[in-house]
Amino acid sequence: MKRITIRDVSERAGVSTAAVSYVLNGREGKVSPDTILRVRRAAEELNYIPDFSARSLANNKSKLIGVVIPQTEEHKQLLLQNPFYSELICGIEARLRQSGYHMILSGVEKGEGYLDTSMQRNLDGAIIMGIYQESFYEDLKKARMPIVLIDSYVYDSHFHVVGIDDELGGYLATKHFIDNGHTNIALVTGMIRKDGVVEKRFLGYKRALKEAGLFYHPDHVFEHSVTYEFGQEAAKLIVAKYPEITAVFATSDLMAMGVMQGLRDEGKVVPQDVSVIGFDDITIARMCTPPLTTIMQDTINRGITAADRLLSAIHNPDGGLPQEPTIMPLTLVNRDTVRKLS
Amino acid sequence: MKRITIRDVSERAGVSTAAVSYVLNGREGKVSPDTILRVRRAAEELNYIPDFSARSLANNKSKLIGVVIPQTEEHKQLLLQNPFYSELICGIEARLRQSGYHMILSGVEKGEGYLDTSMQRNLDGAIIMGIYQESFYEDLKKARMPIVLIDSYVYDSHFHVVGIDDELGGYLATKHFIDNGHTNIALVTGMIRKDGVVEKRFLGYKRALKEAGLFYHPDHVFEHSVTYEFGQEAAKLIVAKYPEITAVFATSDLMAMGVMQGLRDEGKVVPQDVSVIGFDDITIARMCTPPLTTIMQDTINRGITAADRLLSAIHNPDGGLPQEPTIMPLTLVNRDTVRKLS
DNA sequence: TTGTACGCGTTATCAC
DNA sequence: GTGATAACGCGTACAA
Repeated sequence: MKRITIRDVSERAGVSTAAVSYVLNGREGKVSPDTILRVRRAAEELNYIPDFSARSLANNKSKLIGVVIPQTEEHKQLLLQNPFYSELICGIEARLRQSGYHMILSGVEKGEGYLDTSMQRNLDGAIIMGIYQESFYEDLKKARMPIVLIDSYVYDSHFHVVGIDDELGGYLATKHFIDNGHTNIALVTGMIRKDGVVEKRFLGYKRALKEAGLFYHPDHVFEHSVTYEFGQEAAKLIVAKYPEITAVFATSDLMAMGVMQGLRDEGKVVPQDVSVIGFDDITIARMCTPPLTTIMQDTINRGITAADRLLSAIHNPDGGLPQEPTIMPLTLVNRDTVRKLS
Repeated sequence: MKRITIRDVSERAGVSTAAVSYVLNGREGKVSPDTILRVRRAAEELNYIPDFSARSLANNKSKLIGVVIPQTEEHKQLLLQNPFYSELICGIEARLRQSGYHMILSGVEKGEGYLDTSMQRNLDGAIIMGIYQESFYEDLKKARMPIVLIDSYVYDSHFHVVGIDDELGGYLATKHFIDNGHTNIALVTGMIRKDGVVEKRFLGYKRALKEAGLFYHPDHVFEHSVTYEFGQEAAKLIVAKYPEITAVFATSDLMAMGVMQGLRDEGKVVPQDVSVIGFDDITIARMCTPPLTTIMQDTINRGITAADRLLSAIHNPDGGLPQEPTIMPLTLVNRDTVRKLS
């Protein structure tokens, strides 16, 4: 059983392949109603399924979107372990599929670029999460397709950005501690890299401190990797060496959960002994014990928004360069991990 | 700046396109060493990137693998929220990319098939997770590509299967409770569907009961959806109506965590009041409080194995029909959620 | 080693 | 206004 081609359909309908192509692509202005009907029927009867490779070859449209997420350095596996990325993917995939697109999900090897993939596959667009080195973005600019950046402050006119106000998030969390009487507030965070989201959250943290007339204490910043394990370690360090700390702001929920576990391991009770605030509001944040106070961003919705913005850029190629970034809202969700100091 | 084609390379190298194709595809037996060198240089200098669409058109190989995971019914979003699927994806993606393949990740609309996608995209193979209705698999068989099923007992000679011994898993969990003196053991589970993994776990549960001379009590089976929320509900129901129950076997960690939360909501302490065992050993199982006793499967590795099996089927098209299923190992990880009744 | 037909759908051009 | 013909996109592989 060989493939049904457009030629088979045209023969069965007794018309040209051009007519078939027109009908099936909705350019019906150029075709008589009678022809339309016959083509439709023939395609139906033969169960015709077009070959996207051929289509892509003919008009450089693949209906394929590249989605890139960060990966672990050691195992080169996607950072999908962090529910934050899973949720973004959920939103993105749903919207793309709904619009007739498919998603190629992958990581990118350190030092490698994404231009090759984009050209090989004739990608119609891409959504890039995380932060990479300068050269990666330079490379990307050469790709002639719209690109949406998530979690990046590379405000280059070539890229669309769907972000949040990370600085505000950092500020809100810290402020909340301060409003509850805390003055020794630790920051547990992944690497603070230039133009990264974490840097902004860090700046918000410092702004809140300053505003309250509190000292910024570099020793109270614990900076390493965005993992549960590091959160745990940091907590142990805090208990052992910095007993003055009564509150911990973790720049991701994953780390916050590690912090809580680490505190527990050391016999501390949250929030009686130490208060904790996270960032992201991943699904399990409300599931853990006690439920985590955190900075909520509607992650799935952010994925949908990113996909929407990409799709509209694809459909309006003359829309010019990307306008200003889309900034998604942010709020503090007050659950049970912050204690009011009296 | 237009695309560099194989013709550009052939001109620069002063050879035919055929020669270029041969060299770049490693069929070097047919080409002189001198030509090889010149082609290599020309390709390098022009920074030639082949078009996979053209390649796919010419030889029906796309280097594209379809990966399907279940989705929520309401929002049609991927079930990636369940870390179990995230971990599988991590393993699959890593191995595929490493072998020069890309992954199209998607869900499938209820009632829709996957044959269309597979033909449109000229997929080289597919990995299907979850369980679907009969017609879905019938449809899939028409796709002339190797297919690996994960989490399915559709033992059809058309499909490769990478599974675990779910019945044993159910048995081990239940047996562990019994060995610790429990006799009223609830089962909290997703829908028990024919040929689904859950059915097997259910059978293992019953076998352990029977072996111990305990009654199987249909009222102690709580069957609904594989969600945290349902676990929570089930726990509340148990506390309210079935005080005799001292142990809960949840057929996924996600539900087990819901159960623990539900118990806590009702003022019960795990494991002092009620013991809990989960299934999967997702990453957060060891992170929660108390750390969850569960049936461990090495999920990432299972993803890698599935990808491996698919790739080798693709590379050995004459390997005949799939042999017997690959069964991955399984063990009970004893953490802190089971109490020994005296 | 090379020339070239082929895979399949699109679209510009031309004919009625 | 309708519809058909054919060139094109790019890489592959067979015949010569």
